[in-house]
Amino acid sequence: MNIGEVAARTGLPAKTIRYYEEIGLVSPLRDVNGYRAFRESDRHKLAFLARARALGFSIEDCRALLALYEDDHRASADVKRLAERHLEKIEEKIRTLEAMRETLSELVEACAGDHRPDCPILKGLSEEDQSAPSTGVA
Amino acid sequence: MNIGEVAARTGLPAKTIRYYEEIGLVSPLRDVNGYRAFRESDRHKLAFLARARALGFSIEDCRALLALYEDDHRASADVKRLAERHLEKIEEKIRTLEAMRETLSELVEACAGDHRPDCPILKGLSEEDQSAPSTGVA
DNA sequence: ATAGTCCTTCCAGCTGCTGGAAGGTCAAGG
DNA sequence: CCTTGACCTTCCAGCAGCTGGAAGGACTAT
Repeated sequence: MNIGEVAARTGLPAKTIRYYEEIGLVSPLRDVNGYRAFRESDRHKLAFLARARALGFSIEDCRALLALYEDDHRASADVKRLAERHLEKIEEKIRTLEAMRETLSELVEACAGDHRPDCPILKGLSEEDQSAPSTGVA
Repeated sequence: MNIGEVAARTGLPAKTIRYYEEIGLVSPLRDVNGYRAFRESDRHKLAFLARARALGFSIEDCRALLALYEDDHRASADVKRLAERHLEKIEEKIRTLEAMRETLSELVEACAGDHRPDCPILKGLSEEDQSAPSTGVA
C-alpha cells in the first residue's frame, strides 16, 4: 500500500502520516523505488492513532497507548489510568471554555451592536477592578 | 514603570510582555539605560490584553479589539460581531470536547482497570468498522 | 568591590502538523 | 519514444503564543 491509499483509508493526510513516521509512531517498509510500503498492520496502527487523536489524546499519550495496545501483558489499569487523566484534562478544558462562554455571552448580550461607540464588551475588557482572570488554559 | 512591575500588576509574565511589544501590541518608551519604561496607558493596554486573552480571543482578535477600543468613532456593532464570532468558536470547541468526553467516559467506565490485559478502551480505539471520527478540532 | 536582583537581546524549542519547492517514478496515450 | 499527469520523495519554513536559557549590562545595598 502506498501512502495515498493509507491516507484515503485512514482519513489521515499523507503529510501527517509522514510526520508520524518521522517521530517513530509507524515504520513502514520501503519499496525499491523509495516509496513507503505500508502493511496492513501499519494501516491498522494509523487508524488507531487517528481515533486516539480524534479523542484528543496527545501524541505522547498515543505513543503510550500504542505501546500498551501491542503489549500482550499489559494491565488494563494502565490504560484506564491514562484515559482517566485525559478525561480530566478534557473536563477541565470544558470548564474553562464554559466560563469564557458565560462571561462573553453576558457581554455580547449587553452590547447594542449599533453605530454608536458605547460598548459594554470593551468596557468589560478595560475594567481595572477585576484582576486579570487566570484561566489556566493552554 | 519597569517590566517587572507591569508584569506583577497585570499578571502577565515579563516574557509575554516583551513578546507583545515585539508583535506591536504595545510600544513602551525606553529609559536611557535601555530599560522599557511603561506608562499607565501601556499598563492599561496590557491589562486589557490579559483579559481579552483570558476570554480566549486570538492575538489578532486582541489587536482588532484594541484598535476598536482606541477608536472613539467605532461602532459597537463591530465589536459585537467580533465577539459573537469568537463565542461561536468557543461553543464549537465545547461541543467537540463534550463529544470526546462522552465517548471517552463510556470507554473508561467499561474498563475494569485491573491487572488483566482485556481493555475496552484499546478495543474501541482499534475497531475497524467505525471510520476515524472527524472532530474538526483545531 | 561584590553580591544579588533586575534588565537587555538573541536564539532555540514546544505541539502537531501544513504548505511549498524541487525533483524522482510510474502508467497511459499518442 | 516522448509527454502528460498523478503520484511519490526529501527538505525547509511557518503557523500560535509563548517559554526557557544563555550571555551580558544596570542598579542597589553592603
